[in-house]
Amino acid sequence: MNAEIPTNCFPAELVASPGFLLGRLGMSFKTETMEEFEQAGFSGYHYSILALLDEGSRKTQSAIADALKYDPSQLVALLDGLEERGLVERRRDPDDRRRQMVTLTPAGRQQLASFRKLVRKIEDEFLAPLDEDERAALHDLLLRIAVERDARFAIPAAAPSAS
Amino acid sequence: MNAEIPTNCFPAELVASPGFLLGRLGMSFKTETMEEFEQAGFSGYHYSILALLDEGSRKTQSAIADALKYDPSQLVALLDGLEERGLVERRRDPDDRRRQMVTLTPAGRQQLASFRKLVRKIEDEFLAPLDEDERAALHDLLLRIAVERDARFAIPAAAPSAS
DNA sequence: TATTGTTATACTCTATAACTATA
DNA sequence: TATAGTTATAGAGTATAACAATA
Repeated sequence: MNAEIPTNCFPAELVASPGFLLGRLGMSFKTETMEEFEQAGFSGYHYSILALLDEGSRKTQSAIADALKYDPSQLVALLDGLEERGLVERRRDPDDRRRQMVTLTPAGRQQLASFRKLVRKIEDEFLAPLDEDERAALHDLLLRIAVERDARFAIPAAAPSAS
Repeated sequence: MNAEIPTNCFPAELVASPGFLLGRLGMSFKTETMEEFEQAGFSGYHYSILALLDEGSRKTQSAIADALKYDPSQLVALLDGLEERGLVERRRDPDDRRRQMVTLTPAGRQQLASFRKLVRKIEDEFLAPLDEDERAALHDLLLRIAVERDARFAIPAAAPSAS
């Protein structure tokens, strides 16, 4: 029996490069996630926004754009979509009427829970070849690279209790 | 002294997800690589093509497109760029005059060497926080995921000597 | 009629710039 | 004058479809 050696495979020197694998896998993970969210009528950006709002309560749009590195004009459309479905609310800040304060509604919190389930499913399929320990190891390695490159990846070590 | 806890960090649940990190890091690695190649007047696609040609000699355009999963029409422009600079040659296959046989020129081989140096530099900076063992571990984990998803990632285990 | 390479077209995504209302 | 949010526009990148030559 002839072992299945696909004649069309990537150049060995590319496959040998962690960066190449990182780029390709990162791209396909993103693509697949996007597709799943689209089937649900949303985008992965919507999930990120809800997750952010769930952690630090009241946020202005510029704070959201800043934290997620979204373009402010892109964010407008995303929030429009969420607001139309009653998942977030926008209210003007009385102290500075230029600012919109964005908050999660109960329906938004519920949607977030369903997003979490979806993401867990996608990730679980993607990481199927790895066991628990290996997934943790992968996460650790990636996180160290990420933190080095962008401080926003730092886990906000248990916020110091306010005054 | 106040520890630098950036007020604008990603939601913890995202940072805790290997998939999220994979997506973000993969994206930024790709972006940075593209930028470096552009500064050199090329694109990362050019590198992949040269690397592929260097391994298996004669290839038709459709074989290249197939192996690298590039769109055939996209490949035309890429090869035009390489041919103009004398890095590859296109010759019609006498046996089937629809086919273009693409081969690497000596200049192309030289350019490939310089690409390799560039890629090594980029990757080295990107993986700076990890030591040799850790980089190998990362590569191993990523490769296992990649192979599971796409057979083209399989390392073409030392080709069985022809008949 | 199917396939290889090529060219032309359309579409999506993103990035930029201009506009408003507040400050 | 500067900033928050919004809207409109333009550009890059990608995917699709039509096309000519050969089989």
